[in-house]
Amino acid sequence: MSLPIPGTQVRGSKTGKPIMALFDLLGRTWCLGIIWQLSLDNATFRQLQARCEDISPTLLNTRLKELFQLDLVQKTPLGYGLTPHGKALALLIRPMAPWARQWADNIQRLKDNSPEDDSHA
Amino acid sequence: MSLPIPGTQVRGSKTGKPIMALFDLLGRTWCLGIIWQLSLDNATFRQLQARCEDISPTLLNTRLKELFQLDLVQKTPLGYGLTPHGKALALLIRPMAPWARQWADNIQRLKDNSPEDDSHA
DNA sequence: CCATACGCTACACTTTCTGTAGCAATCGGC
DNA sequence: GCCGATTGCTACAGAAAGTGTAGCGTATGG
Repeated sequence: MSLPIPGTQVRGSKTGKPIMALFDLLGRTWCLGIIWQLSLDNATFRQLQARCEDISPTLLNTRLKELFQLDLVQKTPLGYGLTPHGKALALLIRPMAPWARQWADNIQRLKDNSPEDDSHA
Repeated sequence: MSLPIPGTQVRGSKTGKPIMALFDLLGRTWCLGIIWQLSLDNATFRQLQARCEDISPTLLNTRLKELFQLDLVQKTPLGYGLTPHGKALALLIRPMAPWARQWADNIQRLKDNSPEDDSHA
């Protein structure tokens, strides 16, 4: 997969608008999860692999390379970590956690109120 | 692909932590782009297809169904639009645009300072 | 009615992701 | 120095997800 470099053609934008390049990047499997985990704590390759429950090493390495090339992840003596840019992005992602909890509650409530599941006997 | 329903197993979390369910969802091709476009303006199926430059109708329909089932997108007389939940999520996504612009500038600067490209003759 | 536009599906093809195995390199411990 | 354990990472085959084009059935307007 080619890197979604702002300014070049990316998914959603032939001219590579930065927001579209970002969406292309974040829209790749595991990308958000990796940034999230690294925002919690630096990690070595195998630690990260373990924290991301089921990620394959192949893909983890691919993503790390991409994030590295786009200056969001760096290697440190303590393993992989976010760059200043990466940390700034993580700050934007963080508020999604409380939102997600509310959302989850609401979906649960919707399901409870419309019990159109298998048990309609 | 199965819906990333919070509380069920999703990518990154066997117990389905809401934030992981969200990452699973947003990590799917075009998902962020669709939410972004709908946050700008409601749109019919074909309008949305056109605005998302190269999305295939197959996938657009798949994503819309997913977003609909997860209560982020609804059908209106004016075409597809975001639900209140969807709008709240869009508000969290919006600040990514200015961040992305800065990021793009910085990547450009990095490239300019290390001209390790083909023209090293 | 006939042309047009719509929402959407079918389906064959391509690209991406997974999962397991395992290699080369490093790190103690002895 | 040598040995087992761990690390970062790659290979590769199979599975899954996404693409792209054609086109169906319905609604709308002339």
